[in-house]
Amino acid sequence: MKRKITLKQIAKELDVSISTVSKALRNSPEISEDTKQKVQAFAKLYNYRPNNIALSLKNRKTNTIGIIIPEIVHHFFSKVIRGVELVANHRGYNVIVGLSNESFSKEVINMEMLANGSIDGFILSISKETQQLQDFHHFNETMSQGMPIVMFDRVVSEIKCDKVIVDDLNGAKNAVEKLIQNNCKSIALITTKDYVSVGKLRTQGYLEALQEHKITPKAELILKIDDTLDFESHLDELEEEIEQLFTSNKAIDGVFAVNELYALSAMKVARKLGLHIPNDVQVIGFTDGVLSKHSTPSLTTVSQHAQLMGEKAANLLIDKLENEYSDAMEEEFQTVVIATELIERESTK
Amino acid sequence: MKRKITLKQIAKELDVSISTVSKALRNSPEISEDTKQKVQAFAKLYNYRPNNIALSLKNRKTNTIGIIIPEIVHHFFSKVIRGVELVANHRGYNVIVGLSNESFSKEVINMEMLANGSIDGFILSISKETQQLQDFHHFNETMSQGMPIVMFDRVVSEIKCDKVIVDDLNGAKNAVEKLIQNNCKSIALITTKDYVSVGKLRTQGYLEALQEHKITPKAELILKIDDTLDFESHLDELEEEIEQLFTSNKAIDGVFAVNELYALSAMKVARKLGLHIPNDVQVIGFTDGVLSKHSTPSLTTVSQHAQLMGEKAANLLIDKLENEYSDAMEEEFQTVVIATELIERESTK
DNA sequence: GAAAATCACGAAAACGTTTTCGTGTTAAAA
DNA sequence: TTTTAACACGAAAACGTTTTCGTGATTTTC
Repeated sequence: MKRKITLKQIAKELDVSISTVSKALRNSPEISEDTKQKVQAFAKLYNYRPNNIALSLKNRKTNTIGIIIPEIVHHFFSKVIRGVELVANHRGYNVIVGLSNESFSKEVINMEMLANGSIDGFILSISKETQQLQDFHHFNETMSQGMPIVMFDRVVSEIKCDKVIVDDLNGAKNAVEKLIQNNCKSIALITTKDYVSVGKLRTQGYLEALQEHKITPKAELILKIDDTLDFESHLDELEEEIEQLFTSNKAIDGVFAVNELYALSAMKVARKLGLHIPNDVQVIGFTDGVLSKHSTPSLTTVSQHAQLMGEKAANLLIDKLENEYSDAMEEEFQTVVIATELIERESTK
Repeated sequence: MKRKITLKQIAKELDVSISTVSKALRNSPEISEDTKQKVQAFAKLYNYRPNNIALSLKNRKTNTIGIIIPEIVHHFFSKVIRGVELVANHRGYNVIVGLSNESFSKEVINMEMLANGSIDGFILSISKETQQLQDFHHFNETMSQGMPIVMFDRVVSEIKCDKVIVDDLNGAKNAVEKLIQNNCKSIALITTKDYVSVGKLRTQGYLEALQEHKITPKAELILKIDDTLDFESHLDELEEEIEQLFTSNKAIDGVFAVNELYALSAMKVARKLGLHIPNDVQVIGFTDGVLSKHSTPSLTTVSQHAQLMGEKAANLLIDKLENEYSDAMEEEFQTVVIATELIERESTK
């Protein structure tokens, strides 16, 4: 089991100094052609590659970016990662992944673990618990040490940093307008409780769409789910709540749900109640998920362009990392808004 | 923008040597209580944390493991990552992710990028292209440099290393036996072409189950899909092929598919042809995906315990990394086989 | 043939740690 | 009082690079 070869070993073997080897490999004009040839041939033979860790220490730059997300088994987040990885790889960076699992403390620990030299900057989406606690000290501390952060999707206005967000409000608004255009008269909203910024904005979009079309929103048509529960394992409760919504509001002919699972459950319940989709009830969801595409009927949905978000976030971060002069200048932070796209499928007319 | 504080700065500030600071912080008995107190207080005040990169260089150990997978937007792989991350985090390791995107060259490049000191070992699943090309030199090179590899799911017998695999054969066999017990007389198989080991084994399980129940396999009941095509964007062709299968074999009353999408497509086609599931046709898929659970009818499926695979792989790798004596001993490699589990849902009786 | 310029290379510092070994000072033992 | 032991700390090496600067040898210039 031979270790990787180092400059020192090459130097010893060829009876020159370490500096000479280093320079020869980097084609420095200081070194004679003869020596270069000799060194390069030897290096090639032994498959020499500079040690990344040593380089990182020397250059105080790791060429690695850290991404912290609440959950990886989730289409939206894994697509974002794909986007980040694509750009990062292309620009010579590696990606190190930390999962907060929606927990504040894991988010903090993960960030501290990576902030001690392992990475050059963060891309992250805030955990639900952090959003509830409103404790953002770890972001400020990280940034005060000169480590840039790019937040995506679940961002927080209290922190000044680059951000990539989805146009949740208009995405929701467009979706609801689509339902209105399709002649829905009584449109229900299935959303989350208010502390998640994303749910709030989508709810707002729903309300604005109604108002602009002179429709008075009715409280009884709005179902707010407590999404601290893991509904993957409490599907029954979710469906019961939705059934309640339908049975006490027989006029419902359109549903806008702020995520894929709520929309799917709504379709399931509606069918169970003998309602045809889309003839009796039209449904629109929100997400990039795989369920929408493969459900029957397939679900009309608001695409968030998750991969694009990841790409944007990565580019923002790397731009910042590679703009040396930026520390002299006063910091300027951008917020990139990604437009949504309504993907029409079978659940709407 | 203040940089992170270093030992050197603390030493200067407190007018002691770097060694003293280092020892004081690690509570060495060499240092007097007074000095320890002083140093530790100062370090706490300035939130000192040792630089990971410097530690990695010194210890020749990064405490980071690299995971290379063909695709991240995929429930199976993201669950594996979750398992790896869980264990890694718990044992003090970080996880760096590389995507091969099913390409041989990206797999090689990614591995080379990480093998130069960035990580201590690999967990990986081979890309389709690598499996086709049968070119495994990069694995051997990596291992010959003393960097351990753990392969999972898509493994290759030519390489001697630790492996974590699913019991594909018995998983498939049990699934098909379930169909037989449920009185299916004419069971179709939807599988992939042979170069992917996984598809091969599942096909073999199907055949064994039939043979053990004295049923003669019929070639016309076996549909082999060329999965180099990306069927997410060629769903129509897939469905056409399946429809062909059904219409030319009217007797089909059971379908075993080697993945989720094939199974779902089979259900869709069956319904389109007026067949009821599970009364006319029973369907079983293979995977841990989210589609199976939320489809209507929900799909009976062979669970691979992806997260468990990730956990096992991580533990195997870290065990190897932390067993110093192992380089003295002759290498012993394990292959851990994860039992599958048949999750019965609505698509079977 | 002497001065100047060019060439080809090596020594050493730096990045931030940990650890071994040495050393001066004080306290205990003879 | 001298020898020895314990104590508290510092110097330096090491991990693997890159880069600045210095220097001896050769070549050019006048």
